[in-house]
Amino acid sequence: MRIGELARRSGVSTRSLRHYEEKGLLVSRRSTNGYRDYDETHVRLVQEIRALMAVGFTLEDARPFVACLQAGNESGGVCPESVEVVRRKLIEIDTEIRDLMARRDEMLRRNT
Amino acid sequence: MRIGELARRSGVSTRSLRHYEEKGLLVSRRSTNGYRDYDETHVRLVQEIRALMAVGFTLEDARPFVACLQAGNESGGVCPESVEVVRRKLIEIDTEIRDLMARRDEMLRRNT
DNA sequence: CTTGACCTTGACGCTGATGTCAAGGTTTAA
DNA sequence: TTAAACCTTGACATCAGCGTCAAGGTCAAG
Repeated sequence: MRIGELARRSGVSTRSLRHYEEKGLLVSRRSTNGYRDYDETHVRLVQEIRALMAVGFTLEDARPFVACLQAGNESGGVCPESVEVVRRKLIEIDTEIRDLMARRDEMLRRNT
Repeated sequence: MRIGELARRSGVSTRSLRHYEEKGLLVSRRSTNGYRDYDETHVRLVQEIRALMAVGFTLEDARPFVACLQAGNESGGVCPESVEVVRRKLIEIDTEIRDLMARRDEMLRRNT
């Protein structure tokens, strides 16, 4: 399928798909006319990327997950690199939550 | 005092001070040679701005606080506009905390 | 007179992910 | 055959808060 269809089926813009390719995620074949040519596995990859971004991962964070899927694994999260990213992200999130709660308290204190 | 001293005394870069001025916070007088000329009240204003930024406010958010102080109030937070900003910010923070916790849960769920 | 430490404005760079033009080539259907 | 709907690369714009050069003016001390 071409980029427009992949965009429709995965719910992202064509611009984003090209961006993912530019960043080295989502490599594509090319048709003879130069158009990008995708298949079902790409739909899966894009969904993985978007799912990760939805929970706060960056594109860089998504890289090992994509690689993991392309290596033939059922889930992108089973590879050690992915696990490591998740662990790091959890720490980041917890830190951020604590920061926010501290700010909240600080703000309430100022207000009284 | 000139910008360098204000920077030292308030712990921010001269670049930041000029930036605050460019954004309409922290208006300064000028000496005959064109140098910015600050006094003690400016030290207080910059400290207010930094304190607000430290708890997550943007420069825009800080605007009503600065205005409030310049209007002669002891605290920048007593004016209704400032109170409104604080209320909005608290809601933002709570929302973000909930988002992060949801992401955290989602992430843990993916991992099992 | 000169050095050095100040100061000025202006403007580009950065981070991340994407929007949005521009200026074209391709394909499909009427 | 021509319009519509695709596709291509390239590159600038956005948001925030600065960092960091550039190219120059000012001023006090030696």
